[in-house]
Amino acid sequence: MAVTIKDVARAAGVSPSTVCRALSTPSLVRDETCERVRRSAAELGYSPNRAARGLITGRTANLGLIVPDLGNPFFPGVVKGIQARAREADYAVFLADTDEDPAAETQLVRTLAKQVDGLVLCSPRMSEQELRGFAAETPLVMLNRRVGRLPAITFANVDGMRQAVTHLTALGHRRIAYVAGPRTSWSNRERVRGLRAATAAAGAGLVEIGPVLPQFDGGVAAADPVLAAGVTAVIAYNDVIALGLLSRFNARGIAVPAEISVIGFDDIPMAAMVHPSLTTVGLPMESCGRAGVDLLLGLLQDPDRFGATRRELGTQLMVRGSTAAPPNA
Amino acid sequence: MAVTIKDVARAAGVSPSTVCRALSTPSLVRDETCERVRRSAAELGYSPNRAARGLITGRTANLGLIVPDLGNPFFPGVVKGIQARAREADYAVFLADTDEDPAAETQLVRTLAKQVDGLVLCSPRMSEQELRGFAAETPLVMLNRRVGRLPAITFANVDGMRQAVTHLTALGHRRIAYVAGPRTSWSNRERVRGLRAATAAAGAGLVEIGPVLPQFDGGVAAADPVLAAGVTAVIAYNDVIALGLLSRFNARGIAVPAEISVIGFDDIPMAAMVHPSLTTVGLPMESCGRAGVDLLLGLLQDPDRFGATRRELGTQLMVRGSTAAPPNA
DNA sequence: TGCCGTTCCGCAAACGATTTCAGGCGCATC
DNA sequence: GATGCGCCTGAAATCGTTTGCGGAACGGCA
Repeated sequence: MAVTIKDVARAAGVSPSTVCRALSTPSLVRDETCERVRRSAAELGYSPNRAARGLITGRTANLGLIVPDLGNPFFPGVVKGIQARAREADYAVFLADTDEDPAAETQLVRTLAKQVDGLVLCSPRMSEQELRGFAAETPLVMLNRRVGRLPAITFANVDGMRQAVTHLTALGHRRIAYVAGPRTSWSNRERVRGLRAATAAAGAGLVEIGPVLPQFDGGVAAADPVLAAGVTAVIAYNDVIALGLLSRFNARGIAVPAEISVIGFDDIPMAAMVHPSLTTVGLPMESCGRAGVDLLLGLLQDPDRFGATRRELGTQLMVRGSTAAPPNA
Repeated sequence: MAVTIKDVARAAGVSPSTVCRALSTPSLVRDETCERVRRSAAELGYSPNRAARGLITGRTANLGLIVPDLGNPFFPGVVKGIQARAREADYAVFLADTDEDPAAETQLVRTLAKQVDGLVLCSPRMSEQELRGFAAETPLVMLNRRVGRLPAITFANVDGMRQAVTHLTALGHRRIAYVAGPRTSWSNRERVRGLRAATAAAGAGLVEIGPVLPQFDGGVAAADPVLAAGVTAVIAYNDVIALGLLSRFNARGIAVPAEISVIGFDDIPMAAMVHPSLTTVGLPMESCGRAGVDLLLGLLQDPDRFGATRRELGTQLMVRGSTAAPPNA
């Protein structure tokens, strides 16, 4: 069916070994022969069988990518970054979506691990213990979560919160609500930490609401408690929750930002498209994906590398239409 | 490193051939032996090397999935459906994002084709000719596009438009605008076709605007021409454009649906979250993905199958807050 | 006892590449 | 003219499976 190395060898009048060398280690073969082989290969449209190669070299040139939920607008950006960088490095990418199920996640890691050279785990939901176990037997990098010294790319959540709080206090806000994401979420814990530090430093009051599901409905549900808390501004765990807040405020006739300011986190595409547009802490999602692949590729080259195996990516506050000075200022 | 079939064979005191048979064709081996092999395999944590198996069987148990842009909210749903169905059938999925570039698309098809048993092409952007060429040498199904008799899953675009127009005319609208997507898009052509038929049948006027890019900004740009056209309702090529329309209408102080009704297409998650919520023609995106994999798997079983190789999935009008009777009705 | 048919299992040859090893050849050196 | 060395090439082993073929054991039947 497909054209093999033997076909090329026959066409070029050399042995399969020579074809292999001409194509992968040209320095080992006479220029003239090399040229002849290349031409035959091109004519026949030969390309090596990756499975066969992988069998002997032990490298598959495949990466595995596991995400909790592609429907969450945070992930497509990350996935695109991973895709792009992997393709540049001639790696193909297996994708698996766990539907937010930690059990499915461990299952998928197990099955994927055997078909790839390394894994990228986006915001893994499984336990630290499991994560450490897998990391011990497979090259792996985490995105958006940090566990001990395991390789990971994260965002500067703490500084992001500092930026958000600084923006609000500069506008004159003194009392801020936070709509929390899942307690089990690493990034939620980090954001809470940053938020507490920043509000304390600024001498501003903080009311924590939730946790709620990190979805639109979670924001809708949190809106009334936020209003009842008597704050002039609210920061949401992520943009999707913030959109839910905006929607409910709108439905109740509460003007944003005139009566209350709203800040999200992530900067998903929709954040700029709603009205009022959403002020939010922007995360470089595509860079995160690329950085993750870079790190993984480095790890594959020398598994016990001395270089950095963790990186924190900076955040940037996107000031838009949902924040303003508090009403009685 | 990893445990191979030989290790299991040694542990169970049989030959590798017997191990293989015990695990894949138990009927060929004595029950007692079979049991012993299974136990050894389980103890050692053996799982067959897929690359080695693929080498000899010719099956990789991998599928390739190519999408134009994961950032487009239409695709994640489809991808999730594909994922889920593929996993059920024990197939792993390679994902590639072409960034809307037809050249990248053909390139990716070429490279992926050799590592998979079959390909799923989401809304392929390449030419019919190329598509036919690839289909001739690789099992492949298209999603959201139809080319001749090639295997494809599509949506009932024409009927979807009929539903939308019926809804509007029933409300009393007599003059409708359509904001067109890319002229090269198969689904845009289908939707236009359905729209013309439906408006003609209902005796309603139709104003075609665009084409615009199928993005938020495209909708923003189309909003003013729509208003200038003197219509009481507008149907957009897709939801993202419709959201752009809503945004611009809002900015210009045009009330929706009081002054103008808006209908989208796709029913992306955001459609239900904006205010007013968007009336739209809903497409079963996840089913589409699943149906695509089902079709592909069938094709792999018997390549010259007599059964249907094309399916059209029904659409459903989601009536929400962006449509109402025209102002002077 | 001899023959045949089952049933079960091992040997060995694939699959398509990579890589080690060894050999042929030409050339310079002593 | 023998020796040694480089350069280039081919033969063969290897990776981990699957599978066709044949042999051994065993029971049934004449």
